[in-house]
Amino acid sequence: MDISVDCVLFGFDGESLTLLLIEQRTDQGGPLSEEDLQMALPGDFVMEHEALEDAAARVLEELTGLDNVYLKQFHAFGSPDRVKGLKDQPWLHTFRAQPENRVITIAYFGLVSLHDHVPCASSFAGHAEWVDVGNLPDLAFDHNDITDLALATLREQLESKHIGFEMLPKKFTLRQLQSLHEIVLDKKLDKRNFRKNVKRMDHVVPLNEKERGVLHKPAQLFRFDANLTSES
Amino acid sequence: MDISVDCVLFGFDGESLTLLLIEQRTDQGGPLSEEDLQMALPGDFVMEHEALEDAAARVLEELTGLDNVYLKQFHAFGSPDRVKGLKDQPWLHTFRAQPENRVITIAYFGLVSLHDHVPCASSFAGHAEWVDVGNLPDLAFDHNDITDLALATLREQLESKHIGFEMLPKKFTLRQLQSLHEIVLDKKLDKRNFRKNVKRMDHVVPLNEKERGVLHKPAQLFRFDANLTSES
DNA sequence: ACAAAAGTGTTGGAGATACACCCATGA
DNA sequence: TCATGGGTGTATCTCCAACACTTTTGT
Repeated sequence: MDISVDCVLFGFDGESLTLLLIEQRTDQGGPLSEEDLQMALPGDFVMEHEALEDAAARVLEELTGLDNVYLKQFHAFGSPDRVKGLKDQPWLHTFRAQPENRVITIAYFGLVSLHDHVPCASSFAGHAEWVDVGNLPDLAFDHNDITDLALATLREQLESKHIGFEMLPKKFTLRQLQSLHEIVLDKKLDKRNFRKNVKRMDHVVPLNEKERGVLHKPAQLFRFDANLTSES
Repeated sequence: MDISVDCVLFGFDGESLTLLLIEQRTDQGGPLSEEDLQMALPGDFVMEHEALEDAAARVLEELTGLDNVYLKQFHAFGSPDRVKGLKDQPWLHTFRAQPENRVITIAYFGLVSLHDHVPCASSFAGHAEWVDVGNLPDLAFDHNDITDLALATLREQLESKHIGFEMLPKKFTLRQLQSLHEIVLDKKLDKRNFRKNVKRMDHVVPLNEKERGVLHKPAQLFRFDANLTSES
């Protein structure tokens, strides 16, 4: 039995919620056909003396160059036949020493901001891609199940665990925060009520600074302070 | 690397919240000393072609004889040194073919009612025991971390996921439901407000039946219907 | 009759919802 | 001056918290 980690890395750019997928090529440099190309979540085997969360962080670092990504374990997927699907055999037999082995994977979701810098977008020359979560293709193995649960978990934890800020720039506007919530929760929110609620949260602190270079009234900037989470 | 499942089985009898621990004996039938005795969570290696949840169910069935226990995966524990502790070496070297192996464990929590029948309380002649969660001893490996997270998860999900009913008899009174909540959440609740809330829940349905054989006014009985969870 | 838990309503405050207009900036 | 999003307050309603007495049964 092999152990891997898989990462569902969510990114937000102000417009849409995307996640990072990598291409599984089995063409081996030969002619590229549709069928050779399958998308999958970034993942890798856990190394012998490596903690699970270190493995997840390593996978992301190798792929995006980022090393301070918010990462959270959310489920282990271990169906005995999760790597037995027909569609996955070519890739397994190309890249795995023991393609028949059962693989149990520990899944993490990660959150990054795509506002300023677009991290990676592909460190391996076009092999990685940000895909809108509303428009995901069929993925390798059980990766569609994994992304479904990741999304459900993200939705559940967005409000209760203050994790939304991980997908915003360090200085953000209330509009950005609100559209993030609207897109993740997939419903429209009332601007005034939303702002009323935010103002009651100690951990969203206003800066003496405004947006610049926008073609409308510049917005107040805020930052997130994790230390102020309901303390005196 | 080995893969196991561990189960944190919670039981409620109307009085206290307990969990099932097994004794790890290393005395091998010789004289029994304090140090030979350590408590641990029930767990076992996952078999080659066995689904994770099947493995968890098997562990519980072997230990309690119950086979319809509510079981939910909540976390994977995989620190590289979680089975390297000094205190755990005797047991590992007695019972494990490869005691040095790293073990990654997928943890489940389970819920049972101890009202009517007390399931097991020990199928292996005194090797299993229900222990009050407020009074847990030092456990083997990282099992204290596992029980801590299990308890935190139970608390979080008690109200949101309708899982409390798994720890009550099929027909229960509002008093039983309330004390369960009070004990799990560790706070006193107002009787009238609690009942008001319950009456708003479609999935708690009153029966045409009352408690019998109690030395006070008999209470209305209710049952839980999972199908009526906010539907028309 | 007594002990023991069941059962029941009201009030005040806090948070949620719904809703429309003026403001500051860059082009 | 215009287009664009920023920023603000009030009324209503629902939900939560606090609180005490009468009822039914078994002994």
